[in-house]
Amino acid sequence: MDQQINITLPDGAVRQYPKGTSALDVAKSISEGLARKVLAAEVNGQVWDATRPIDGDATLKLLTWDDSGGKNTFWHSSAHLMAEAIESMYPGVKFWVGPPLDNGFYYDVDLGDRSVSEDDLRKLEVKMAELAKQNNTYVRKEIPKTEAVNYFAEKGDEYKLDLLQGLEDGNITFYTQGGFTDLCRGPHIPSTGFIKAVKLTNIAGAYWKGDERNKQLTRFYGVTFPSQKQLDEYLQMLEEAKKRDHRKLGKELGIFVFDDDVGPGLPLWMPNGTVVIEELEKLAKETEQEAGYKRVVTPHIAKESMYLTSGHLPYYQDSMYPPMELEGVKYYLKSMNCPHHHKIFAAEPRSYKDLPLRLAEYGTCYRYEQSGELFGLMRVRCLHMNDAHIYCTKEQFAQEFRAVNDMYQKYFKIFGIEKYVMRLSLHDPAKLGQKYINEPELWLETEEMVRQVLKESGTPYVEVPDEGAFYGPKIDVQIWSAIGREFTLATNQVDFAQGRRFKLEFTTQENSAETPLIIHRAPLGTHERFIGFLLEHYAGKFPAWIAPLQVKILPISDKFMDYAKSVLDKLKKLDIRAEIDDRNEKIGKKIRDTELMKVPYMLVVGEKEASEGKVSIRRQGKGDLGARGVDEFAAEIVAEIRERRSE
RNA sequence: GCCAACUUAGCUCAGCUGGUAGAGCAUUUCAUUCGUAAUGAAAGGGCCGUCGGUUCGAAUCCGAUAGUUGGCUCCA
Repeated sequence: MDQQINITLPDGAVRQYPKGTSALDVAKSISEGLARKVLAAEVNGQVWDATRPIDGDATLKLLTWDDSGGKNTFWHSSAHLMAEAIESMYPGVKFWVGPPLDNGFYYDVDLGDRSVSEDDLRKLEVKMAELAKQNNTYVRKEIPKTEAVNYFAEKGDEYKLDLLQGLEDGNITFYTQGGFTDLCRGPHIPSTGFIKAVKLTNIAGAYWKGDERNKQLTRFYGVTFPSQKQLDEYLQMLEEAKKRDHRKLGKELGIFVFDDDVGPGLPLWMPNGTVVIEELEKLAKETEQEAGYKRVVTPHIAKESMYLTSGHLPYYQDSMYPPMELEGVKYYLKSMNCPHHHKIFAAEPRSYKDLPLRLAEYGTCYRYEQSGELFGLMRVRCLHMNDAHIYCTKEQFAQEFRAVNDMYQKYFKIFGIEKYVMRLSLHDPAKLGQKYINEPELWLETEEMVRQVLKESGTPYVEVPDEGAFYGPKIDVQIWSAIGREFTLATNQVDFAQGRRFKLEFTTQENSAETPLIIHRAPLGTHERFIGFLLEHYAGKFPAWIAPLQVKILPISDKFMDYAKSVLDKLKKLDIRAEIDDRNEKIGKKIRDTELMKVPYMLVVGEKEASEGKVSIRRQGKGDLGARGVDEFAAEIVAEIRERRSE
């Protein structure tokens, strides 16, 4: 007689099924429609094949496209399908790994001497569609390690053999669909027929195991969907994202340009971009003034000896512009401001009464990033950092670090930044003395201090090992560009190493000498990255306070030019950035062009306005708001700007 | 730096398998003086990224180089 098992569903209902029933069977028992959508299942909290027999009592959640587990399974299975197509097109190809991503999947393969073109991707798409249509089932098989080793030894796939080395005998599984078998822990969707739409997005080189000393494999990127409609929507969404790409907007709005003769990664800031820069600096200076910072200014270059003292040179020489040598002395362009600030700390005897000492500067730095790493404004070779260094005692540290954290929150609120992740970057004990200063206790101690501040302030964060700076742990604010690439927007770092290297000291209350702790912080990151981010964040529609042009006055015809000028004069006296559109164009054209330039306010002036001393207000993206007195409008926009309102 | 792709007027792009360049927008001029997302007409503007090769002939084919882009590595 069949043994019965109890299956607990998410709503708490417990149903009985014969032992060996599968999630798919359960779905079928509920409804056929549901069964058609089930991609995988969560069995006792683990994601499983929907077709895998369940042998004991279990909690069960059916996973569909709407669950991340279902999506991941779908894309992982798609990677196998792509591998099958690749193998049929390139016999003898060797495979590394093919995981799902946030938006799709990839597979790393060794094609030998062969290369791939875009055309080949189209052919692969066709092949995949054909294989998907065969609706082959994904068959799971548990096998002993020796058998697995034999299989791939015979196939001559050294990458899979390398993977097998790290696995224990007894839990090795193979998955086969159609003519393709892969070493894989699964799970997979029931069959290839679920994959209805395929798009291979690009080809890239990727170093084996992510190490540039290793051989470069070919990475195929793709994305698939359970329906053509979803693929179309996805592609549509990508097109939309491209519209808010900061590189496109930066050009359209006259924010910045690159020039071949100036050099890669060296942006030229146009007048409009410079306004944004200056507004950001104004905000930073006000905020820092209020928080007790003192401003300093330091040169863009320094002698080699300083970077030897700081310890930066051996770590970062490759990413600094090469030195210029004058009278036998080498000078480097600075790639960070810290050492200069440390020298200011060291310039005068310091007492505990002087601490915390907070030195701030919008510092210009140069970093020779590898050519392939450059990316619009997000990764450049000349950058302006919202930098400051806080020198404090151990006792003051937590409070200072918290204050910096508060400053971040203040800025996030002003800019309406909600989609970000705080990342606490820690050291890796195995790399002490190489990547990290060899101070094991100080590492643990400061990491704990930072963790406490984050916990107390209730800031959500993730901890990541082996991401710290060489001189201490740090908190990074991670954001994503329009096209989905991840960047550090801002950083807040602890430094317990450089103080000692620079022999920085202060006199304590007990009249002894002590080395201060240092906090490096850049809440607004660099102008380059921050403005790149803001362009995408606002889709080019800057709030009035930071918009390059705040008001455009649009006369109906040049008969009203004198009145337009009188309005302009009034606004200019109030430091409002305003211009007149004095072109001989119809009002509709003027409005269209001004809307496209994303100027927050348009003032239409004609006969009616001139005679009544009014302006007709049009808000960007919101249409006509009606006529108001000039002074009334001016007072309102001045308040909006002063409060840095985002609407 | 590595893998792959791209580079035609200020911008966005067209130019089939080689026969020495085209559109729209922008610009300038003229007409029009207009009421909430494109007034009309005319004109100017490009040694097709750069250098070299193949060819009677190259924007088009080949090579090199620069820049950009998608990834990898990296990111103080």
